[in-house]
Amino acid sequence: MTQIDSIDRKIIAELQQDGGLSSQELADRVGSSAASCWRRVKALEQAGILKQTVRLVDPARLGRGLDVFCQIRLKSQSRTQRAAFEAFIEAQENVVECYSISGDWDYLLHVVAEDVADYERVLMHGILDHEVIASSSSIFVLRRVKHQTAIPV
Amino acid sequence: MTQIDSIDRKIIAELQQDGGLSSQELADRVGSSAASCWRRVKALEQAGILKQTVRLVDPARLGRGLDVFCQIRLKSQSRTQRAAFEAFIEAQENVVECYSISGDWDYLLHVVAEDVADYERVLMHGILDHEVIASSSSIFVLRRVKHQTAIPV
DNA sequence: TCTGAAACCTCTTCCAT
DNA sequence: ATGGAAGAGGTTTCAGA
Repeated sequence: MTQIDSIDRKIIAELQQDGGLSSQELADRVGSSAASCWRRVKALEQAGILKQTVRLVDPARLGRGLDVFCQIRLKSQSRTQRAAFEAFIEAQENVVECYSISGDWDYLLHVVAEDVADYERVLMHGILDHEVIASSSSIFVLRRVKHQTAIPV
Repeated sequence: MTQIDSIDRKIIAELQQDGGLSSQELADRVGSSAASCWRRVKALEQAGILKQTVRLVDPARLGRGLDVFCQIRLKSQSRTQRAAFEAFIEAQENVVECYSISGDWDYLLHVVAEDVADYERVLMHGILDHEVIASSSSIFVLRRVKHQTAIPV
């Protein structure tokens, strides 16, 4: 990939809002041709800039109305303990995001649960059962004020 | 919408992983026909369960390699101050997520920035300039361990 | 609810610019 | 690198069973 120009940026912005756009629709919006847009999208995929196309859902309608952010401290930050913890988290389907963070805690998890009772189950009998965890602190989400996947271009 | 059955669940699961699947591909994966899948998808959209299709991007490749979670406390939690803050956040393109939370802080923001210097600008000369904010605390992301948009069905 | 077929749109390549 | 044209292939939509 040579360079991202202003048309590429427009394409990325459009596709971040609506991943279902056809090359022709894209062309109309960014002021180019369908063939050109198609080539640009392929190049952006090739370059690893555009990744998957996903469908977003309403968690509440699927019985996952509760979001919780959970900070975790490990007993030891050794490479093996970290690797063990990360592999474990990867397999937990209730944990949708996991970040290694700076500060007082080692990890920040974003957990989706049905309700508080379900979260208690997921945390106490799922996550905290893991050997390497020293302690945790939960931040309960009262309301999603803003929730977008698009990043500025 | 009457009820979500097991085929609907499979459709939702597939579409959360790959929003670009055609009705035929969906049909093959969930064991149904293209026409049936097409009708089910329309019904799930109508019911507000399936929402937008979006394209995911690599933030680092677009010069937004730094994620920061920022906790905010307002001077007052009055309705007008909260509304003012939320409208302000809505307009901040660097803030991709904002949650109203329980505990010591009022809000949790997910901010994307170019680097630490850029974050300092965004925070000090963007977000914290706002009148209603009393204090903040930033959690820097060292690495994205897991980052998925799909929630379990 | 499914099958089949028609109409339509999209992807993909090629070529002249 | 771009835009137009065009064939192949896939998708939507609507009969009829």
